[in-house]
Amino acid sequence: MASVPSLASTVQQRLAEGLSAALPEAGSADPLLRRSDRADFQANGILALAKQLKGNPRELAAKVVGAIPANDVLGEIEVSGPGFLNITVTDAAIVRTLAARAADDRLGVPFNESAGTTVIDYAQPNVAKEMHVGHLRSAVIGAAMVEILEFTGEKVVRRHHIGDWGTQFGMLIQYLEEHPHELDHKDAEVTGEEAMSNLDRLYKAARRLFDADEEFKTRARRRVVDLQAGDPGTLATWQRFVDESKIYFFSVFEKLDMDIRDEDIVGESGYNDMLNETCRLLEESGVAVRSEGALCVFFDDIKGPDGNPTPLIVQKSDGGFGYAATDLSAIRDRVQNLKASTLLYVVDARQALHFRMVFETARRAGWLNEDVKAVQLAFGTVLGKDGKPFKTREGETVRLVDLLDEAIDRASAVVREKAQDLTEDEIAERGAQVGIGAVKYADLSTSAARDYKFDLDQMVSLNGDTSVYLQYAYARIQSILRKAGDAKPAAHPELALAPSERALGLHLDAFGELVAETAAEYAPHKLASYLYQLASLYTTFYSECPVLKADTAEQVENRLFLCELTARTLHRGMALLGIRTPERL
RNA sequence: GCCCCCGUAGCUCAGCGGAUAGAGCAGGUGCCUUCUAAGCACUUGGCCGCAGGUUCGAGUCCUGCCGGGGGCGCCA
Repeated sequence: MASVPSLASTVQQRLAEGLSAALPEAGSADPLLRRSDRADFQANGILALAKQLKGNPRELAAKVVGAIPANDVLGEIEVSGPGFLNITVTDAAIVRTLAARAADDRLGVPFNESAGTTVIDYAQPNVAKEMHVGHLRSAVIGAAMVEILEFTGEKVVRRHHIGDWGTQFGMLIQYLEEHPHELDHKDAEVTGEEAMSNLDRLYKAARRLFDADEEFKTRARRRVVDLQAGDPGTLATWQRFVDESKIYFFSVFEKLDMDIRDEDIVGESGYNDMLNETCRLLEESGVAVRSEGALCVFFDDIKGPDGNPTPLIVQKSDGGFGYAATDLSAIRDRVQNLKASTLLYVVDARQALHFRMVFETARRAGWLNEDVKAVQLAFGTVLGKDGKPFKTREGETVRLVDLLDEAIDRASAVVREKAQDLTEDEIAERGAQVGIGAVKYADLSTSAARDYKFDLDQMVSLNGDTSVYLQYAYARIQSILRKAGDAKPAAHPELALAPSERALGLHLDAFGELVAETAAEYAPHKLASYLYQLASLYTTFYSECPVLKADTAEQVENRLFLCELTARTLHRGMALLGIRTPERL
């Protein structure tokens, strides 16, 4: 249960010591250690230092090298180019460090010492509405961030801010009141598919009536008032919509292999009781002012096309509350009741301006400060292969379930084709794991901010940089481990390593730092990229270094050890991304 | 008009101020009597949108321009 310092951090430490010994006037300068293709690591810091101290970089570099005492980690250090240090670590140091990782359940990855509480807002479907691709990104990226942050020791509170409030419910509720059996179920068991089709049918019927019948429209509008006033009967009917929708949500999230808990679903309605007070606090403190009848917050640098300032509207001129009031109330709840130190919003980039205004308002009101930060993990729009917004040929939004089913079907077909000794049940299970994994990986392997081209053909081609490459590497390792017989994985630091073994080992050692970076930057694609590289280094090792047929028993054990640690790292990393690692493929 | 994101190989994308800019796909050439070929090795392909600037050093930082996308009072 001990965290293991990486070789990079050990080398960094040695260099820093050498640096301050050789050049006390430099103080605690950073050696700027990086991975290198010319050696294991390179240090770039001396060049900048030479400029600062007006010295010759190569001479200074040599002086630093001379000041580093002999130790068993550093192999060679040579001065190169204009004043870089090229550093090679010993094979023994690599294997010893990895052995220490293997001994730890967490692979030696330390907890973040400044961990706090993050409230993460992600996976926000709307009640009584079909989920589409747009909901996919928030869910997939958010779920990955939950796992990644928790792994670093952060306390994470999940919030699914579902769209369960608003004027559209007046129409739905009124219709259901007038047709009370529209949501009745034939059986006790209701599938998500049924629930959604019930809701969809009801929504369309209500919409039709609303558009055609003026009297219904009036009754529907009155329902909105009743709802907001908390009329018990109206609330009970509203609750039926929420419950029916949850049946659907849970079925979709289950298909996504995603663990969504009921207690984490706190929709817009959950902040209803706070709205008046939020507005009162803002108005009394002068953060918000009345303008054209609405309660507004203004910003110097935010203007509309006409040059006039664009406000954040907290309360509409008719007295109703906009979503800004809900978002601000949610901030108060998350900071004051949930004791958040970070608020993370996994939300579409098109809402960036809204959240900028909301965050700034919360700062002015004192709800956010140096100790509590708010961050939008903004993601780009989902586009089709043609670069246009993702739609069916008929121009309709694509249902998320259809997309997922398609991915699972195609993956299952490939699994079946390649299956060696899999049963039908196993094929179905692997098909889902591969198909859903492919969809998630495609989303997680590019940086979130940019628009994202959704190309099912590419992700389910199952070639190259797709999730199955990682899953396949994992399955191949498991196959070796199964066939190992009496040979057990064991580290042998006394053995010399082949180049592909060193490369694999050094990469394995960097896992913790990579996770920390991923967490700090809210950039899951960095983890995806690390894992792809890990799998790639492994397959190179796999083809160059026979494991079970290695020359000596010690080498067999040492290579089994590398295999096992790679498998554990892959498994851990993929789990952080929400992707399964089947034992066989 | 202002603000945000993006511009890197034919396509989809990585790239922390460091040396010769990397993957995958697509194209070409090899490799399954050897632990899973969903793989491996080699290979073709780049004025990193343009122009200035900062720096010992710029795809990376700053400024301006060009091109694409998005946003900008009572929808979320």
